[in-house]
Amino acid sequence: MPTSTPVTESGGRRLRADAERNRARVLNAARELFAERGANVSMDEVARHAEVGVGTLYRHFPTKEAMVVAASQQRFGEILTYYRTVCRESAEPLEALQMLLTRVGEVEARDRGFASVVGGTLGSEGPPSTMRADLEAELVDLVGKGQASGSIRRDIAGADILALTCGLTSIVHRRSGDWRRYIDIVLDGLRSDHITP
Amino acid sequence: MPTSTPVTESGGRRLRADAERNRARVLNAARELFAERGANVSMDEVARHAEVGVGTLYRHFPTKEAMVVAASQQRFGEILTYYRTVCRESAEPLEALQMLLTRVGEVEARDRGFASVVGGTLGSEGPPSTMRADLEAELVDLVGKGQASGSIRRDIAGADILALTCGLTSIVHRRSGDWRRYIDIVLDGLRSDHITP
DNA sequence: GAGTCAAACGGAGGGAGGTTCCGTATGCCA
DNA sequence: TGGCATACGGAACCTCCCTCCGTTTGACTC
Repeated sequence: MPTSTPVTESGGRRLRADAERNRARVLNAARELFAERGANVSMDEVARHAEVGVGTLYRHFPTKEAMVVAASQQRFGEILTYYRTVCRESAEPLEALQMLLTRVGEVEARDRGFASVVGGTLGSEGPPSTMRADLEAELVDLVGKGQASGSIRRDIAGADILALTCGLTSIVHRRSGDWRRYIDIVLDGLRSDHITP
Repeated sequence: MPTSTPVTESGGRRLRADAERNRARVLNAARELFAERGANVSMDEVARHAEVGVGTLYRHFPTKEAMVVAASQQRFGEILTYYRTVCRESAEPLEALQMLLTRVGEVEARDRGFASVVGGTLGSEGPPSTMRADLEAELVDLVGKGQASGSIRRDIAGADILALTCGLTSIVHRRSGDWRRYIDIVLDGLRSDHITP
């Protein structure tokens, strides 16, 4: 369900009605095509699918990369929401982490564009920065809790979980085997109960 | 040190002297440029750097991707050799694995083209197939030994190590933090001594 | 050495994809 | 309804990868 609040440009100015409509069409087309085939879809094709000219694409997004990122932002938000729910319901940090990573993998397996963005196959450096910061904050919190309760080893930081997520992403993205098992392996590696001091 | 044995085409036919010379120049240029800047170097640039026409590039390598792979094959061979030495000298499978992964990370950190190939950022599916098969065979052997001696958990196959290596690669490639620590985490996850049966 | 010919070379040009530019259309506000 | 900033479309441009073909050159024979 797309936002019904008035869409604004990054400048904060309000969009003209046709511009708002077109922006939505473009985002929908982008989400659909990128999810199915990854970033390997031409701008012409997105434009055609959205029934819009290429120029309009560039009116709304500075580059193709920005468009792919914008198209996956929704997924990112969904995952963050899910994760917060899990945290509220589950007491055990490692369990919450497992559910998060599994969800990320599932979404990535279904949405190749999202996987590209998370994995950063697209030139720059990973997930959209605000989203990344939000998730990292949550993870810092979680890791802290796990360390306090003694379940997570001490030499880990919240940011490490993000890096490990990127690693998982590349495995999911390349469809090598059953990625769920790798989550278990990494989680076992994060436990503190088998470290010899 | 380049091979001094007569270079032959994949067909097995012997190359003409100028062709052999040019092939070496191209490979050297490719190795240098790709190591430094990843696969993000144009064929024109490689040709200019090798003082050769673009056509010559395509006489020796069918596609750019094939060239990047060929340029990183040497590195792959070095790593395999190193790994075999380690295996001969070290009795402990997990230790050998740690040394292998560390070496892979070090080479990737220094050679972005190699990292692209291992990570498979390049379209198709990972390391050159013969090299991949050789390494996988070694890993199957190693994992078997570790499982027999009880140090490695039972639900792991040799191929899993390759997948995990791809994950590590994407972390190294993106320069996120200190990748060496992630090796320790994964290796701890591979141990059998903390699994509750 | 000179002749012959397959092998190899160079680089212009085809084609695809991302991005820009600008003349035209259109929503918005007075 | 008129004026104008905003937005649109798509041709054109640039950069890449790759192909094609006329020219050059090494290798082998006589």
